[in-house]
Parts: sequence; structure tokens; C-alpha cells
Amino acid sequence: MIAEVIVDVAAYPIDRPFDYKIPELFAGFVEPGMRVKVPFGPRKVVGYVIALKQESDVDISKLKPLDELIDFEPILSPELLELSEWLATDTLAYRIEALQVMLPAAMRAKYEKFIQVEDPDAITDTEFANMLRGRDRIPLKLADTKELLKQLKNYVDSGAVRVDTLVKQQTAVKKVRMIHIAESEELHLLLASVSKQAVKQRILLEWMIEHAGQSIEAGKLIAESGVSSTVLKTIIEKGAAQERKTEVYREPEAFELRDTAIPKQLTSHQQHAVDEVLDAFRSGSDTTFLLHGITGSGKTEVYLRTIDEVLSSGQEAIVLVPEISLTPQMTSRFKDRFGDQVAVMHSALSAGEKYDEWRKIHRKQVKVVVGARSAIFAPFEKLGIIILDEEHESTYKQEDSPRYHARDVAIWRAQFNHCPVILGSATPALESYARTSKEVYRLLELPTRAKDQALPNVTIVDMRAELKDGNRSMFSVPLAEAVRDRLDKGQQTVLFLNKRGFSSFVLCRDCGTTIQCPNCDISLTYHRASESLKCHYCGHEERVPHVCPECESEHIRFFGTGTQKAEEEITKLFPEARVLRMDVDTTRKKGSHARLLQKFSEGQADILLGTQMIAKGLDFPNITLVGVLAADTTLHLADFRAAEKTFQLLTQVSGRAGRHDLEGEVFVQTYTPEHYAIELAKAQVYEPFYHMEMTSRKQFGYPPFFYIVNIQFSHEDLMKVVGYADKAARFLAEGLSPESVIIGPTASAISRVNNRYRYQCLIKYKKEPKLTETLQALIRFYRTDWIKDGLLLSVDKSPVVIY
DNA sequence: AGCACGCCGACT
DNA sequence: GTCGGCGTGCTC
Repeated sequence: MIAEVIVDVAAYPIDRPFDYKIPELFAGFVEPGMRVKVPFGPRKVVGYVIALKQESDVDISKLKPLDELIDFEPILSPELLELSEWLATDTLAYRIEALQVMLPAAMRAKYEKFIQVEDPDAITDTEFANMLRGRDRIPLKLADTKELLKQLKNYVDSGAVRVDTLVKQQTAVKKVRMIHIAESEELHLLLASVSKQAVKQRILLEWMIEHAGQSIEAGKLIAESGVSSTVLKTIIEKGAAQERKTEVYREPEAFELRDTAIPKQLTSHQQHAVDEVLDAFRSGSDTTFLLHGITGSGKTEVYLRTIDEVLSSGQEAIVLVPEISLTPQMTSRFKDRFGDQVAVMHSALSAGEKYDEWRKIHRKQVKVVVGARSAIFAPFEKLGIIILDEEHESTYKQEDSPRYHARDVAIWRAQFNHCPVILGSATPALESYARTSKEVYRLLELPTRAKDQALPNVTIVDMRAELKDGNRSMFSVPLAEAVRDRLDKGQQTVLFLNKRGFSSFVLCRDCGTTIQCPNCDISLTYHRASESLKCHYCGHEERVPHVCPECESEHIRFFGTGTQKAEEEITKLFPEARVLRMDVDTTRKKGSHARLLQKFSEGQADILLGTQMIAKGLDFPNITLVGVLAADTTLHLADFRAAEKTFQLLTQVSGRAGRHDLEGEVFVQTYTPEHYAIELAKAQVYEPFYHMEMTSRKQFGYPPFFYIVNIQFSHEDLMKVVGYADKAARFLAEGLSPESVIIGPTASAISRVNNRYRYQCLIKYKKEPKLTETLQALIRFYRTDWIKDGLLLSVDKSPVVIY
């Protein structure tokens, strides 16, 4: 038998299967979807078996045998193997990247080099001998001086030492030491034989007698018996207990939030949606539903009911949420409903925790996975439904290779598994909504709130007028009054600040200079905690200057992060208010996000102030006021989706207010109150916005009327990047049909990052049969030639942001 | 990619 | 003479 293997080498000529002989020893054990270790040229690498066959096109004498099996059962199903092929082609990525993206990071191979001493007598250099310290195998990285490396080379040449690469798996199965205590009789015997002076040992034995026959975790035993681990060790050696390592799953920190009760009765709209989806499910149809439900309309309940049915017919469900750590309420609802049948996958988990959750799915110990983007690759084999909540969110698109969109993968898997997909949103992506009118997706509407609450009343505050009246603070008079009112009533307020535009920079008030990154075309960001200036693009960091580097004026101002500044203003305006600030700074630590929310839900604060991350999923009964401090900040971005994003954000944020018995109120502060995205967000009507925005997209030739491909070029040399971008543009123009439009090359919005100049080229097309072919050919030029000249090129089909 | 091979300049 | 620079070519 012969195995077709994709090796762990991302390079153009390697991006294809290589054939290996299966040694007699492994005959019958090797299956597609397993990882293997194979010789590749002079080294060993990890590879993925993608197929088995009897014959190879390559001469049999040239075939090498597999070295080792890493897995004893496939870790990728036939479905996922097939998906990886489609994914690699569709996103123009390497096949190996497509395979690796499906597995938790902890399963990716690490390569470590070692110095292996073959002939210790030949080592004559004292420096080298010192480095070895008598060992015959040390990590290569210990040879860290030029001198040592030179000696190493000599020894390698003479054959005294060898450098070899070890393929390391970082798959850490967590094991705990379980102590199995002997029976009472045995312990009594031991106790009698232990010297009277061994006080601690006697204490431990007495403790053990009380717990005879039990199994207990070593750490726990030590804590409870009050003896040290050395005493435990001696006692184990004397035979009082047995030690065993047991595999365990890491238990991510659990958080509890007050949950909404299970509604007894669905609204008629909810019921209709559930019925339609379940009809599709039962008939094995791969229909994609767009569940358009206004905020508070109970989309989650629709998901829960459909999953319930899917599970009772023995099938499995994937639920994607934009970034799950952001919506603890969502996960707790799933856990409440489906208990330990649920695995949760989110970015706040450690690599080990993610690996454990993945294993639970792989071992079929769970039936539902709730997770962020990459959970779409959950290794289920009986998928019955796939749900993408907040389907319009840009986090569903992966920003590095393979640049896939979870929505596309979901639809692919649904077709493979003959199961439906639900895309849920209060503010669907324009592309998705447009597809319902073309009947590619099926539209399900939830036009009313589940508990019949009124939508919150939204007031637009014109900040220009406020400014004219001499109010220069971040708070308009009406918003400040409303906050005061809630404080008096003991109700809660959520204040939302769009960070962009308020970002923290350093400005000289005399010459107007902002301090720029030396490597990038961007202002440095002020970090108060470390009193430093940082570049978010290249990581450059410098001390905060005391005088302006341009004019040496001492009048330089540091603007703290937007939320810090807002917090200061709140404290000034409402000294008695208890404020919780939630932004990247206050949620960096693991679990802090959930803790903050917990605090707020328990009423330990009056005001929750935050960025993007509080826009979603918050559902607390006592929130009756939402304030958007600066609605325009997303509006003026150089992005064709700016209006759509603003509308989505305002709608989402407004939906946080008055979801329960108390009525909600929303204030939106803006300098452009007449913009349709703001006006229509006030009215909280999606359809009119959709039509307005579609008109504009049509006029300017943007999605969904045209598809877009963004090709990015970067190089240290400005002339070279321009040269290659031009060359590429001409090549595309030649290869693609005349109906397709090629824009550029133009300099990117941030024209230099990390000392590399950036250019880009956009392709707009409606129908382009030669697209993949032409892009493949372009990538081929790049990967075979241009890359050697220091160029970096990336192709992004359907980009979500164009920088 | 990463490694070996191989072919020419500047050092002990 | 040989050390070491990096161009070239291959990986089942």
C-alpha cells in the first residue's frame, strides 16, 4: 500500500501530495486523516495522509517508507479532508495551511534541533565541552556564540557530533497524579512498622487510615493531610498507596450569570421559523436560512429549539458566535439547556483547554459546539445543523491565510452533510439579505420582540448644536440628564464609545505634531500604564518624550485611551456613580471579561463604559439607558462598508436597553445627524436602510453588485513594490475578461508598515470564469520568482476590510 | 521552506 | 591550499 501525504512545508513546489510506502509494521493501521512522520529530503517532517492507493506514478524505488504514525486513529474525517482541498483552492492557500487550520494549535508540529554527540572523546574544545556539561544531547539553541557555532560545524564535519531535528508534538494531554490509598489493614501494619520519630509519616498514615481505599488527587491529598510531597513519596514507596496518572480535561474557569428563563411559549414568528428549519432538517435539505430578527426577538430561542430536535435525532450541531468570550450569556444558555453535551471553543481558552475541548468533540463526548470562527471545523460526523449568530460580523473572516469566511465553510459543510444552515442577525450583511431576494437563502423574519416590549426610544443628539452652545465635553446635556435620572432611580446605564477616532495619541499644541512610528506610516499610541508610546502595527515602543521632538516645546499633550478619558469625565460629572470600564486594557487578563459582566449584572455598578465588546449579547433587566458617545467615528472610515457598520453597531447597541420589563431609552451623539445610517438606526428599521445602501453600492460598483478581490503588495523598496504591483495589474488585465474592472495599483491607506511600503490592487467583477485560474497564475509568479526578490503578496477574495 | 551541493574569492 | 560566501536544485 502507498500513502499520499501532504507534508508540513509551505512552499510552492511542495504544495502537492507526496507518495510513501507503508512499511509492513504499519500495514492495515494507516488511514487517511492520520498524521505521520516522514523523511523528506534530508530531514523528517510531519505529514497528513490524505489518501491510500495501490500504485504510484513515481518509480517504486524512489519511494521512501513512512517513518512513524503520530495518530492511531484519523484526526481528520473524509469530509474535512475533502473540505481542505476546496478551502485551499478557494482561498488560494497552501493545502497544508488548510489542513492545519482545522486542528487546534496545540496539535501543530514543532521542530526542535538538537546536537547529538557521537564521539565524546573527539571533543577537545573546552568551551564546547562546557556547553555540553557531560550530556550527549543538548538543544541546538545553547550554541549561541559565533565561536561555538564554528566549533559545532567542525565537529559535524568530522562526524563527532550530529545535528538532528526532532519533530515535537505539543499536544499536551493533561494528567493528574491520582493516589490510590491501600486498605485499612495494610495501613495499620505499616503504621506499626514506622519509627516513632517519623512524626509526619505517622500523621499521613493516620490520615490515610481514615480514607482507606479511596482515590484522591495528589495535590488535594497534600493539602488535606497537611504533609509535604516528600513524605507522601516515602509513604507511597513503603506501599501505603499506589500512584497512577489519569488523563483529565482542563476545566476552563466557569462563570455564572443570571440566565433568562426558558420561555414556555414561542411567538408565532419564532414557531414558524423553528418549523421551517426543522422541515428542512427532517427532509435532509441543505437550505440556508437567513433569520432576520430584531434585537430582543428571541433568535437564540429559535436556535435552542432546533438544536434540541437535531440532538434528539442523534445528530450534532455547530453554533458560531462572533467572539464567544464576549457573550458569556450566550454560552451559559447553551450549557443550561444542553448541559455537558456542549463544548465551548473561544479565544480566551489556553491552547491546552482548546485541545481538550477539541478532543471532547473528536471522541464524540459532546453533541454541540459553541465557538468562534474556527469551531466551524469541529470534527463532527453527523452534523444536523450549523448556526452562525450575528452573521454580519467581520470576525467570521480570517485575516490570514487561509483567508476563509466561516459562512462559506458552513454552507460547504451543510451541503456535504445535507443539513440546513441558519444565519442569524438583526442587521444582516447586505450580501446575505440580497441573497434572500435572489432566493439563494431563505428569509425568516422575527419582526417583534419576544416579550412584546417596545423597542427603546432613540434620540439623536446633534453635537454641533451642543458645541455651539458652549458644551465642549463628551456628554451632551440630554445624555447627562438621562444618566442623572437613572442614577436617581437606581437603574443601570451602558455607555458606548467607539474607540477609533478617539485613539490615544500625542499631540504638540504648539506645532501640531503627532508622534509617528519610525517604521510605519501611522501615529504612535499612548499607553498610560507603561508611560510609553507603542505602534500597533510593528510593535515599536518608545518612552514618552517630555518635549516635542519637532519644536522642542513643552506643551505636549497625551490623550489617554478614549475610555479612560470618558471615565474621567464621568467621575467629574457624576462623582457618586460607580463606573465599570470595559476595554482592551481592563479585560486583558483571563476571565476578567466575565468578572466585569458578573459585577455589572449583580448591580455592583451604575454605569458600564466600554468599546465594541459591550455592543453584543448584554442582556440585563436593569439596563434602561444606552448612550453612544460618538456615533460618527465609524462613519468616516475609508471603507465602503462604513455606513453599514455604523448602522449595525447603532442597532446592536440600542438593543441593549429595555429588553425586559423596564422601558429602554437610547441617546446617540453625532456630528452628522442627517446621515441615513444614523437616521434609520434611530427608527430601527432594517429594510429602508438596506434599500438606501444598495442604491449607493450599485452606484459605486461595490458588493453585493460586484465581487471584490484585494491584492496586497509590500516591499522594503518603494520602487520595487510599485514595479511588481504594476506588473501584476497588467497581468490581471490581460488574463481577465474585459468586463472586470481593475483598480490600481494604489498605495494602501497605511502606506508603510514595519518599513515595508504597501500597495494594493482591487479587482471588481460580476462574473469572472477565469478568476481562479488567473489568480493561481499570478500566485505562481509570486511564489516562484517575486518572493525571492523580497516581495510579499497576498490575495484576499471578498475582503471584509480594505486597509 | 530547508537543506545539500557546488563553484569562486580571501584568509592561515 | 581551505574556509565560507550564497546561487541552484531537489524533496515521494
